[in-house]
Amino acid sequence: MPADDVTVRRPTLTQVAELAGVSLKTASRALNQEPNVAASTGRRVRDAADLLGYRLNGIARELRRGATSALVGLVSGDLTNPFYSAVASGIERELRQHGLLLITANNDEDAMLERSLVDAFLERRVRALLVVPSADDHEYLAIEGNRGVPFVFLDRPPDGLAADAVLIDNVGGARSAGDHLLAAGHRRIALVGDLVRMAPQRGRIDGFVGAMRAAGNDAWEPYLRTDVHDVRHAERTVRDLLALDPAPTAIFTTNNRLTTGALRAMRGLADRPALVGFDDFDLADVLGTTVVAHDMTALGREAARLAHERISGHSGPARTIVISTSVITRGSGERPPR
Amino acid sequence: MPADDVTVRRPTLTQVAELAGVSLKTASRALNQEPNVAASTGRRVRDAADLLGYRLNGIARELRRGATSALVGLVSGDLTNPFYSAVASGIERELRQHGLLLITANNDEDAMLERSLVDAFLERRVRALLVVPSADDHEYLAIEGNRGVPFVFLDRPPDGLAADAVLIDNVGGARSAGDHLLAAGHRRIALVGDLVRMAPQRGRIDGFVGAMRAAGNDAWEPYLRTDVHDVRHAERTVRDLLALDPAPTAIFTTNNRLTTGALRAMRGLADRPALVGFDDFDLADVLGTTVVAHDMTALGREAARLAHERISGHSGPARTIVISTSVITRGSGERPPR
DNA sequence: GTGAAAGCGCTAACAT
DNA sequence: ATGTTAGCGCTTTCAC
Repeated sequence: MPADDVTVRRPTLTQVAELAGVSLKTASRALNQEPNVAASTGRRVRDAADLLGYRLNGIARELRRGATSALVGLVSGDLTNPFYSAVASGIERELRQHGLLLITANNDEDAMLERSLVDAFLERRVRALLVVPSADDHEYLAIEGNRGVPFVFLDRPPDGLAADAVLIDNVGGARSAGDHLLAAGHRRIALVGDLVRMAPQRGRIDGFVGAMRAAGNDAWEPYLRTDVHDVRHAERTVRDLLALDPAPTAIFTTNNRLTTGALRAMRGLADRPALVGFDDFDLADVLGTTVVAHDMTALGREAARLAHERISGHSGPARTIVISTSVITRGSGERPPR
Repeated sequence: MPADDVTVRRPTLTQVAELAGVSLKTASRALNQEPNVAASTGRRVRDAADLLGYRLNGIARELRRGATSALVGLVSGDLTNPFYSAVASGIERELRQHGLLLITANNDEDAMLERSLVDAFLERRVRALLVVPSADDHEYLAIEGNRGVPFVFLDRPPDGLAADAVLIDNVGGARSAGDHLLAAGHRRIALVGDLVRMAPQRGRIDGFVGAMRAAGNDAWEPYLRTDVHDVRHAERTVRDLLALDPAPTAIFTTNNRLTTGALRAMRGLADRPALVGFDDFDLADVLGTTVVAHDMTALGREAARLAHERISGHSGPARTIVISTSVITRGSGERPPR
């Protein structure tokens, strides 16, 4: 009688074969639904496997099949940010269709950490690597790309190598935000932006400035605030903006975190400035917040699709998919200048 | 001159050893920082590895070391639900401290899919399996538990086997929500609940009913609505409740989705009923929504900690950690009955 | 329809 | 301090 607390070693295919009275290879064939197995033999093997509680060792299989796994890696920012979690969800759903699994890791917006996570994933022999990069320079990935590991960049274009990418129409989205506020009659429009070193932020600033220039408006210039990186900082920045004389009559926040900060700053205010935020968010409808929306889940899904095509052998030049944006009107962006 | 589009096969340790002019094992020792390697030899091996672009094959290592990976699996609901993404974030952060990676999969709240995902993870030889189970019966996991794969249940207790678990104080949290509304003078209090088959929901209903009973109040009874499973349905349910005569003067929603639905239903209403929601959420402060809060990231972190302890060899009876709750007062729960 | 032998890339055990 | 041998559990030849 075996002791209860002893960890039992997993049965191997060899043991299944022995119990079934067949050779190793026949057992393998039977369990993998390969042809050329007699029905009765197959039955016997499966019974033996069930009896032993056999489970295929994926690691051994992968080693034998060429040391490449069924894993796809995602390196991104913190999943508590709804943007990243929506992207991850879209990726996972798509991969699952193809029998692939998603490994996630948070780069904590640290370039060094990001590199070591990428290394860890490559050691695991991921089939593809999806990155929402924090680092600016991606050249170190170039060697890997040639070794058959496809890369897909999400939200930020690759710098220093040619790779597939799925981006958001940042310039267009920000331009339409600017146009929307201009159309409501605003001139003194503030922009609250995140770190300028991130490409999407630069695109959003460019789009906004483009709209202003095209309308011959330069009253926004004193109200440009960039490198605002968290909710608290955004709240403070918006408070400061509203204390100016003259104060801006409208605010454009360039991502969901900054929009949250602006909403906190404006909470309970008697006459609030107009507000348009980049990125849609939960409860924006209840709050009546006008946003530049885009399909974040689709961003993930498309990235996973590109990766899967590469895994399936597609070769060809790097492709870029651009996710479109649209202004969703909910009231905050339509308030007239006071 | 090699063709550009040919996928180059990854160099192996043998090739590194050859180039460095040492034996396989010495190369292995050098790259793994093992003792007993001359400084100059180590240097030569590392140079050779760099030159070839060598990267350890984790699959081969894992097979050799006992067919067990550095992966921990999480099976949960959709990551677009902030509850699951906060949990996943907490897990990933904790695992990373110990060199473990997180694989995630969405069970789509489908028991069959959940089982097949668990199978897939076990084939990958995950070191531990974290589950926010959709299925009610977890007995099929019992065999695996004895094979040395630790399980940790999150948010829902294991049924049919003994396993570690991290739960929320559902009964206590819901009781305090009930007490809070009673203290504000409410008697006709509605409860909008999710699927009763899920244990946390039963706990929340029990806690709420307990508070009502203790106060000798039975005016809530006509306003109990359960098995409300999505935002739209919650919105409709709250609308219907408010159309009753007499209408409830307060509403308790038992999770974040249902709270969202209630907020949508109450949007723009002249005199809104009091509202307390289970689960805190982003922008609840801006919306002034009183909630029963708990630390979701901590839930994930604690689960990962338990898993890591088991992986490190801890044996002993199954443990249960309970995450405490607290009422965060923001206005909606303090509105008096009209 | 079935089986025997080889080997994926690495590390553990045992020399030297 | 370094090298040799064996083998993790599976799939892939190739033979019968």
